[in-house]
Amino acid sequence: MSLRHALLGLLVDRSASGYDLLKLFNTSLSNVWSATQSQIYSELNKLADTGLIAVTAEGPRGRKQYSLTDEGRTELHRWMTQTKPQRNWRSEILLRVFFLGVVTPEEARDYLAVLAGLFADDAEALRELDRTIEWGDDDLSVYGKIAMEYGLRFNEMRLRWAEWAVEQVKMPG
Amino acid sequence: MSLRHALLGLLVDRSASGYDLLKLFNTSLSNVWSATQSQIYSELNKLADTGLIAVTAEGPRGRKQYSLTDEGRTELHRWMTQTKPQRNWRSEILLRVFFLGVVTPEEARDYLAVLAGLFADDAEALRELDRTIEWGDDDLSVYGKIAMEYGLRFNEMRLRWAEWAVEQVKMPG
DNA sequence: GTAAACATGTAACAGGTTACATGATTGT
DNA sequence: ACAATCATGTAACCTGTTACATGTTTAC
Repeated sequence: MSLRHALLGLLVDRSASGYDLLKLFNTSLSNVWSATQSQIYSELNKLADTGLIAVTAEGPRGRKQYSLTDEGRTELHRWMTQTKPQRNWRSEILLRVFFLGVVTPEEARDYLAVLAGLFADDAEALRELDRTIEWGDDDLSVYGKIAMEYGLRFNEMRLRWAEWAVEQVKMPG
Repeated sequence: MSLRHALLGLLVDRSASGYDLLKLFNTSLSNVWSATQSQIYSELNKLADTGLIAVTAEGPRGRKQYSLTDEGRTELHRWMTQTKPQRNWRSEILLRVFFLGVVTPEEARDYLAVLAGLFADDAEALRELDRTIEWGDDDLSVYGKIAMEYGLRFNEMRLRWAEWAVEQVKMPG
């Protein structure tokens, strides 16, 4: 049910159309949650049906501008404070590590080296994003910086792990 | 499609029934991939239909013992070496961090403190698991240790981040 | 005898992806 | 005029969860 709450959360400090929200998912939220166009439009209709959001303006090309209702704000607060966050217990990357015994040591090493490269790219992209954001003193900046710090530490950790892991694979001979 | 490959991977070094595989998901793979009973049984039937695995023995209570076929082994190798690992771009925990501005600073601090507690528990549980596993020199041990090291570093990083994050939330007054 | 563990299967539903489909408006 | 962008919607399909349903074997 997180998509629904992600939409409510984005509508807290602005009203927006489905199209606007899609862009927010691809920018602000891209490192945190993803959603497809079709998913967003159908979820917005459901949220409007249940009264958590409402169409408060219409624009050209059938554009519908949505705003959060009081019920929506209440629901978002309830979700934030009274429900447990769900952990991710699925990592395809680690699943593959588990099965590296089925490929040759050369292939296993290659895999870990490729991972190191991916993680290095991610780390650099996030550092670049961090540089371009103009952080202020508002809530969004405070919590945005906390989320950013997680990303930076996570990428750093993954990169060091992958570099270490490559060294652990003994080549035959 | 990772569930299918997780099943193939588990069948590489042993033949097993759906029931056995369910237990493996809840033990060896519990930190890497999860699957429900209903998912496992139906996926096994699909895999048998397409010839990637085969029933090689039957036991009491309708037990069906599955083994990997040559086609299955080939498919597993193809997946390991010729397909890109998919990254997780969804973290409910971070999504909530993004929206902490909608709750009070007290509630935000509580949330981050609760996270720190969860991460500390996870870290301790994983260290305990690491202690109880008897690592050898075989492939499964080598790659199992690499996966374990990821988990240990990950939990350590998350815990330190959460502790740091609590300190970042300024209480009013 | 009976409880726990073994063992499999199916149905309903929720969440997510890809592809198709359509059209209006803006900028050059 | 034409391309890019804005803007929404739907259908088919896949993956995953929860719940229901059934029956056997083993250990005490």
